[in-house]
Amino acid sequence: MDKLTNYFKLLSDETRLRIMVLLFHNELCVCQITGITGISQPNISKHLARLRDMGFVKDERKEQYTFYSLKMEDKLFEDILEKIVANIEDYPTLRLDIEKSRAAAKYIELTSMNK
Amino acid sequence: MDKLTNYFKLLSDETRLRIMVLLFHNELCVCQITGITGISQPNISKHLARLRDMGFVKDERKEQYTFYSLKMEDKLFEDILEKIVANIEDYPTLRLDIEKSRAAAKYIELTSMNK
DNA sequence: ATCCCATATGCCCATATGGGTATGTATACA
DNA sequence: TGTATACATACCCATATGGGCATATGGGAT
Repeated sequence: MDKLTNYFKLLSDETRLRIMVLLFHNELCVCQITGITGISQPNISKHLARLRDMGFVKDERKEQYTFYSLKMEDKLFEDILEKIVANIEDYPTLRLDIEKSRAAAKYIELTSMNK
Repeated sequence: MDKLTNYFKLLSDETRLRIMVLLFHNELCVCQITGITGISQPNISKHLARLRDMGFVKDERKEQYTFYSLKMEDKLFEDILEKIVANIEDYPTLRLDIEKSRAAAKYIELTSMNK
């Protein structure tokens, strides 16, 4: 049951929920998530570390960036994220995040990389 | 989005998750929940109050008992609870709670009422 | 070697959280 | 009227949580 409550706990924080929904669509590096969400880099890093320690995301270094992606090992939570995304119109913040992430390659230029 | 994170927050605590799964099956009074779960009455009451304030359960007085039941207004969370229940075998604590609740009428005698 | 960039981590603080014990309130019943 | 039962609430405490700022680390380029 711990796994269950841990999963809900991680989704119960707005910052982490935004990260999870973003990663549900694409793998992203820290600076992209930072740029998209407007949340501070240390904060994003700390949440990602926590998610990694709980086994919900994995990281992979590519050149100078560390990309994070979901480790969806549990059908229940895949379903939950799918349903949230299916009703994304109900959650403007999430919808905006997704829109921005679609232009992630461009966004990375606009924010962290070429400042 | 607050509604979403609040819902996950309430499911992220083992005590509340147990209460919610129990109420998903039956309405129950405080002393039944206390008896089934073995959790202290003030603790159960406090969690129920919180759930009520968040709009996730409602209470109804019947004779000397206050019965609580789910207010499932959101399909997403109904689905989540359904899936948890469908895989109840994975969560021994929850399964035991449910088994006990099936004998709730009897249980109420055995525990709080006739002590 | 040095600088820059991306990321991680440590420290601090305010607040939230969960649980325990004790007690208050309301209602039924003798 | 007094007692027992069901439930709620107040107070206390230890711990967890989230975020900010400053700083460390590590790779790439110069």
